[in-house]
Amino acid sequence: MNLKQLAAHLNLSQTTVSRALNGYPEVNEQTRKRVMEAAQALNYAPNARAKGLATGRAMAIGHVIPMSTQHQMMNPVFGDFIAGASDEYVKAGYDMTLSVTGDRDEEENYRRLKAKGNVDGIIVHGPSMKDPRIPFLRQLGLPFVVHGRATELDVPYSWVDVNNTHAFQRATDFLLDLGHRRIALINGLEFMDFAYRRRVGFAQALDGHGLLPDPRYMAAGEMTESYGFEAASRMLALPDRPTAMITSSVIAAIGIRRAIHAAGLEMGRDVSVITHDDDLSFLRNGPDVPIFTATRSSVYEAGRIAAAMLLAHIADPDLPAQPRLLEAQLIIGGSTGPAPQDTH
Amino acid sequence: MNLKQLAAHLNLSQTTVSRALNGYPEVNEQTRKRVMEAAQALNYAPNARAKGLATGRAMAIGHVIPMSTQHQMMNPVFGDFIAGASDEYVKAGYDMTLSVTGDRDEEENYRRLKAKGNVDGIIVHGPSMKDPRIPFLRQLGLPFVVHGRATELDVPYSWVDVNNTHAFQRATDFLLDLGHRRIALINGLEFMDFAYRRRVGFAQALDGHGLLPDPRYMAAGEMTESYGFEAASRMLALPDRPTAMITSSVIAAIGIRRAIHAAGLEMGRDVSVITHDDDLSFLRNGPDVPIFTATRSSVYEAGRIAAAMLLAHIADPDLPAQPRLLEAQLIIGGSTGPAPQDTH
DNA sequence: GCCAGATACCGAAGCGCTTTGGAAACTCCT
DNA sequence: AGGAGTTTCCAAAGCGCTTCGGTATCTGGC
Repeated sequence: MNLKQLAAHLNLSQTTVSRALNGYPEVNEQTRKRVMEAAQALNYAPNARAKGLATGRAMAIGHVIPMSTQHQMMNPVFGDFIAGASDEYVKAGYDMTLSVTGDRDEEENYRRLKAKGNVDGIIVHGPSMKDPRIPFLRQLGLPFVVHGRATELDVPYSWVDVNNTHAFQRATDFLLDLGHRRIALINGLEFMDFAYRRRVGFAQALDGHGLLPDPRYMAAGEMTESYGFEAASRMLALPDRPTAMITSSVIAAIGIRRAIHAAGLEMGRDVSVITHDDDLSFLRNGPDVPIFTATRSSVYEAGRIAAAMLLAHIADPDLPAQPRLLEAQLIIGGSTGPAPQDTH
Repeated sequence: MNLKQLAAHLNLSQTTVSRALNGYPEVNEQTRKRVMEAAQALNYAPNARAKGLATGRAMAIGHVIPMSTQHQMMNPVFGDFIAGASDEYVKAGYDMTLSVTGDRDEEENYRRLKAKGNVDGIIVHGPSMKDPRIPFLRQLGLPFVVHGRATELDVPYSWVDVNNTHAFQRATDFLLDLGHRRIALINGLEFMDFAYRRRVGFAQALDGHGLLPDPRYMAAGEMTESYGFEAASRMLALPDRPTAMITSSVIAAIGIRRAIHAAGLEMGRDVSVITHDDDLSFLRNGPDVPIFTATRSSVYEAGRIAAAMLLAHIADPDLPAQPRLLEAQLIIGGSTGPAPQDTH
């Protein structure tokens, strides 16, 4: 069933039917009603490709998710982000298309995306500190919003990000206030912007108390359970082991918890743990009482916001670049407690 | 840059340029080379919408992921499945579009997807035992492949699924052979087909040893960490607590591990645990030595297979429906051991 | 009763591509 | 040299939609 057939069926011109369906004023309300009902009854939906060709708009947003070829890992945060974004797209009648790309020939990839013309805008995931995609996309002239930031870049662009620095500074301060002095940071890969910023916040808090980060208490890696386990185990084996640990993901925190138990210690008493919590739907940090003390910020919500922002940019290309900083909430769970008396 | 401009630039007709680009034989090899080079140099890529309109093929696959409105949860398995599927799509030049749908008006959703014409086929995720989407899609005439199965449906369709029944039967047998008799099943939601089948396999193994499933040792729910924790805690508090547990996801298993520790017991000694392991990239079951004994089957691989199957169906619509059963591997980790002496 | 201005509709062009149905130009054979 | 057969190219139609530039018909004011 296409427009032509529907028009013939109604004894109207394609023009009128098209206008009726798209809410143009120059069509009689009765006619419009008749058209609408027929469309409904006959299961007519305009062909998206034809519509796109005619209007020049694809009514679709592209999400480009980098899947590093070395660390063949899909970021677990992605699903929830997508779900949030999708909510906004559905409301606005947009579709969502995904490209999972290796890290090579990214540019070529974006260029094709634009040339092929099947997206009106792009969401960029997982930016590194000096992400080359950002200046490139600016120059390409395709609207985009970044989930995260690129610290070392000094060009304007729209982004949605958690205040990672502040969150980790606050978390570290919280531990310092509890009397902890040997605090470890079990971080994500530090060329990723979020991980870099978290380390900065961590270091700032230590500095505020006249302390310096101890390299023996620092780790950076892909945030898996076993990474958390191994990093924590290594540190717990030190003669002057840390009394507290901060980590970047609940999954790593679970590995840390395992390491603490394996060392015959108890989390929250012998070793305090704070994690960042993206509030993932399948990895809730406890039902009501949180398991881990955490800096929490919903990535689902970030998805919604980023999507809404991108749609706004598409609707009005002259909109200036917008930053959007989300503050993480510090929620107190059972994984933190006062620093134990000196364990030397 | 479009075909017309490219053709003008080359002093050729659109026809010839189009043919050169698409590898038709009736064009001089030198001309083709010239065209290819110009296209490369000028960053020409055919407009996907126009191409789609002209050819009637969208060169895109739709993934419809149900996000139940009650349990607002994104299946963590999804990311890896998508990554696997994407590999195949990229090779074949297909795009991937996502729709996250609530569980209401699903049918309307599929119908629009077809009418709008921006996908050539669909992957169906998370089927229930008598999933109405399957007969509906058959009747719609849009090629599709199901990730999973619908046990109670007796119509032919293509699917890719793990042999859940066999996997759980084998896991249960393994525990029985270790001397366990009080074995718990901490399952997923049992209207989901995979969870139902796993329960069947579990029951079959018990039956093979003349045992009956004990309702006190059975739980079904959304597979989160805290669900695993709570279900396990409840069971461990029983006077005759189970000595072994089987669960459907690593995340739930982690909650179970926590419950075992919280009860002052040790996993693998006091309580054995076997989990199903989808081999998710961000949730690897230990780096080399597996943490949990598990029935393992890569969901990434399932994504590849499902995608390839769908592409084959699109290429040849007369292809008969194909089932594809993947056997899970039983891998032995540290979470299982012989049944402890009677703990009454 | 006539005309300006709404109102309600329509024809046809055009979006960028593929593809049908030729048509030149060239090769080869007799 | 003349035609059959190849090779290489092209003009134009068509995919399903939107939208520009009309054209009838109706209304109201004088």
